[in-house]
Amino acid sequence: MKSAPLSERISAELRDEILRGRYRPGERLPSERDLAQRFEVHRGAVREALKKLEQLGLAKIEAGGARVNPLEEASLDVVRHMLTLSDSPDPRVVYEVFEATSGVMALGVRLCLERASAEDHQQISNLLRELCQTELTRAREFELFVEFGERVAQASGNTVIMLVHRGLRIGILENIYEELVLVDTDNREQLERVKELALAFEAREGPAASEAAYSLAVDMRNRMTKIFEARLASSGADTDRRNFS
Amino acid sequence: MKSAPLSERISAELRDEILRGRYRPGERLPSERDLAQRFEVHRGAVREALKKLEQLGLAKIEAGGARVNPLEEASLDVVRHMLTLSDSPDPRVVYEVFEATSGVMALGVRLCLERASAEDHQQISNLLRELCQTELTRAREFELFVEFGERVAQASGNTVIMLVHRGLRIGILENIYEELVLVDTDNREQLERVKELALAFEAREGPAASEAAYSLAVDMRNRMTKIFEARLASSGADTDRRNFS
DNA sequence: GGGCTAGAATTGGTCCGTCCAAATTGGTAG
DNA sequence: CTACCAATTTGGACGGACCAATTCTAGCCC
Repeated sequence: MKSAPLSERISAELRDEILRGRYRPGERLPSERDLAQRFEVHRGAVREALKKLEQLGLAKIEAGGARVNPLEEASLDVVRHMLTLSDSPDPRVVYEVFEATSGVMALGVRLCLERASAEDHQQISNLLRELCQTELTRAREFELFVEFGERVAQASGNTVIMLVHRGLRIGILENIYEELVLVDTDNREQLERVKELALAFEAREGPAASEAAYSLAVDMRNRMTKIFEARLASSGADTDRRNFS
Repeated sequence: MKSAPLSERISAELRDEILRGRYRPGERLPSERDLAQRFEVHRGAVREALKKLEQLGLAKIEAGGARVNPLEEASLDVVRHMLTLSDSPDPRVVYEVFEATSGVMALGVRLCLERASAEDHQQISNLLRELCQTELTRAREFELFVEFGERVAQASGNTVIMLVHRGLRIGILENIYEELVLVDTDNREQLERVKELALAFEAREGPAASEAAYSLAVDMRNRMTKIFEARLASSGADTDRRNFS
């Protein structure tokens, strides 16, 4: 596999340093010439890397020196990178991503019921019906949830909602999805919520379906976060033991 | 005022061309050398511009030629630029931005009531109380709405929601805010919704407040969109008349 | 006529060195 | 202590060169 361009690699490293708090908001980044020396590359590659950071909203590049922006001024796209700052995703970030997704799903379901074609409505109902089964593998279950989210966002007929949803799920899909499908959690509450959602969706009851989608997503938030809290706790112990070696 | 760097200007022009549909998804962009010639700049400035487009998710840069991405794969940040593609914002985009915001506000209000400190709760209640008044200037009214949105997103205690909210409102604030405050619309329904929200918020009734925030935001969506639909209709007539000159 | 292959052409990636305008820094004088 | 100025450092931009990867085209074969 071909390696990423220098600008991408440098940009990623600086981005992660910023997200880890290596620089405080307002603080100047190292100069282009210093960075070119540190990474042993031409200044042009550094400039391209900094333009990417600027576009991510993480830095402001101007004569006199580039400065770090406050995180609140960054693009939503930084979230996906916040999930990969350590060996295991930060449970707090997982929590917040799934929580934000709950709002998108609640709205999406409501709009979907107002706008979806009969065919779309049927397909989403079928997804929910399959999710009501109790013998699904964990991988299949997640597959269905991902597809459900995508179809709902799509059927909302709102490009902005689709972009928000994409910004939220891309970090989950490309960074932690594979771990999520490996871990069993108690999904009895989820099953109840899915059933409520399926019924309300079938009956085209917008507010009820929206509320059920929200509750389902909240349950998902809680359970997905617990996975990484447990991971953190166990890796903390490992790390402590290693430090004493 | 100092002008923006070349890479910013070139990036903006190419971005707008892409958003206007000048290139279809998958289609190759002009080569770096061609663009350098077209803009009469050094190839390096073009490369920096393209890196920004790549970071916006609008293009994929690789050997063999840069290609345009489908809009669905873009960053939420492109929305703000979609608002400035013509003299007057596309009412469809305005509609979708306010609609997406309705979901964020509904969720934000709910979380806010779960998490806000007594002080934050008090301040937001005060904002709502002021919004209940009938003698507000339009400018003051919008100021209060903007502040309300920011405080709710802040008090949700969720960084990801804050970033989503920021991604949605920045296009409104920097592109059409000044026009919005100039136009009177019938805000009697809004006043009713604000009162409902204020009561539910004061009483810390999460679901009721969430639903009221949603309804308020839906009303806002409808009214803000009408402003630009009217603008489009009137400018269409003007444009037609000019074409006949 | 279509498919395949090889070579040419074009593409992006990277580098070197240079110069200029804008901002910062440090020293000095009042 | 403050203001000013010169020196230094910063980002912005340029011309040109070279290389690896991809695309395109022409020729050949079935």
